[in-house]
Amino acid sequence: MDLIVKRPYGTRDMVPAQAYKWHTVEKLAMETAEQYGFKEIRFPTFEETKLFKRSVGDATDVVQKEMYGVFAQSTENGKDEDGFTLRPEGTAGTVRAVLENGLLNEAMPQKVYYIISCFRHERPQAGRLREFHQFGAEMFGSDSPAADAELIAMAKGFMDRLGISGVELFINSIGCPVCRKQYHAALKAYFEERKDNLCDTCKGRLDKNPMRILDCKSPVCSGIAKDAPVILDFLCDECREHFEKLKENLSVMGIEYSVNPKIVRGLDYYTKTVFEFVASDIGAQSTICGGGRYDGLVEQLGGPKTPALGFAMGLERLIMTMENQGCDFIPEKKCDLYIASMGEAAAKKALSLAKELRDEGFWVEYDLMGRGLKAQMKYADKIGAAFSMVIGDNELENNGANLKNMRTGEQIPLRFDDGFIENFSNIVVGDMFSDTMNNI
RNA sequence: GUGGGUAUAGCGUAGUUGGUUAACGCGUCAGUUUGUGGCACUGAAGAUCAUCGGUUCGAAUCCGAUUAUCCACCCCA
Repeated sequence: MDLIVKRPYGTRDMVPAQAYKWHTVEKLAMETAEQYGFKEIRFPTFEETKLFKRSVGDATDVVQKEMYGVFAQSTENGKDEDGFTLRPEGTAGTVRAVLENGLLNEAMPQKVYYIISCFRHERPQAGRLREFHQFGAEMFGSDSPAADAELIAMAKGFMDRLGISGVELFINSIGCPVCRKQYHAALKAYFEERKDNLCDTCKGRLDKNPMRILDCKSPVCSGIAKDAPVILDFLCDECREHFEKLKENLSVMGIEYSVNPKIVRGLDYYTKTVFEFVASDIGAQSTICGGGRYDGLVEQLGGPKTPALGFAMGLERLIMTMENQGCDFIPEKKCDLYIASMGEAAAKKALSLAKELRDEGFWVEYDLMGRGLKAQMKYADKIGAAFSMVIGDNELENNGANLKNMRTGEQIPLRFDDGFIENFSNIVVGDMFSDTMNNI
């Protein structure tokens, strides 16, 4: 095929055979979020670039090299120096929208969730796309470790509902600005002594963000990092207590976790708790959920000092995991009735019957291809119609037709008179019931 | 930004040391006589073998470049 345009690199088309899987995930995400009292929030796909620089962090990779589609703002309101950017994540936009709409004046905690697409200009690979989708949740107002635990529980509960297993939860605390500063100093001193052996990127990290070196995959660096000072030893009393309480709460809820001091997160706004859920079977990009607390961000964006926290899940990675593990998706709905017709008068009858039944909420189809009876029946089978009905001269004359159960082959006479809808729906709904009973 | 791999109908693949009409499965469409799908059978449509250039009497096959795409690094969901 020689199309004049192909889809942009790193994007995916969601064809019907794939889209129904997304419906499952989206539906269960919404249901789960609502069980925990989260309400959906929607916000623009693009924001002023400044928002991401201020929140995600000027020095992060996401802002420095992955900002996708930065484009000029029209000059009408004069704030044009940074233009707009397609959102690389959801927290920044959520916080902005929550503040701008005064949601923090409502009952606390304020809990919102979203299902969005995000954009990052990276080289695509397994589990990483330039346009990808997230299910995220954010909570504002609570500084209690119970909130951290609740959020983690919700993420876990959601994955359980999807039928995903074998996902490991790692937690860590990266402290507050006060204790982190001390830790940074100690860490820097440690790496400074061993500077010559570090890889080139890590040498650069030494000044900007020494914690990143802990995360380095290079065997040499990770060897050095193994004996580096651990953040948990530097936490101030408040941060330490917060972390201890979180662990207690997780244990009470029966959620298994490992403390992993190397979890750092690449976004600047995190404080105290950070966590990741990691899958083992979807390739190198295995973090399917990441999140943490960001107690300073609301204030940093011009709002009142408000503790907050959240997580985001990668929907593509989630679905990939489900596929690998053979998890069930909610099956696609099937056509309730296919009306096959022979002759022009019968075709008209099909039209009016279909209209009546569709008004009652049924999925009804009839021939649009000018096919013969046999071909119409074949089509009915292909689309998975539960019932079919043939209308020809005889049926018109008798004012009734046989309703054929495509699964059993059974044919039931049905009249086109006043009781038509009611009789039809009794048969069809009854069959749907017995079908589900059979499956159980 | 840095590596490595791949490129043949809508999808999945075969194509032997270069040799003439590029094969197969799935899918699509139409038939297998008279008003009924699934199974089987028959047939049809559908590919300038990613593109451009080179080697050769001859290239899907060898070489080069380009493009696309995949995986990995980096980073993250």
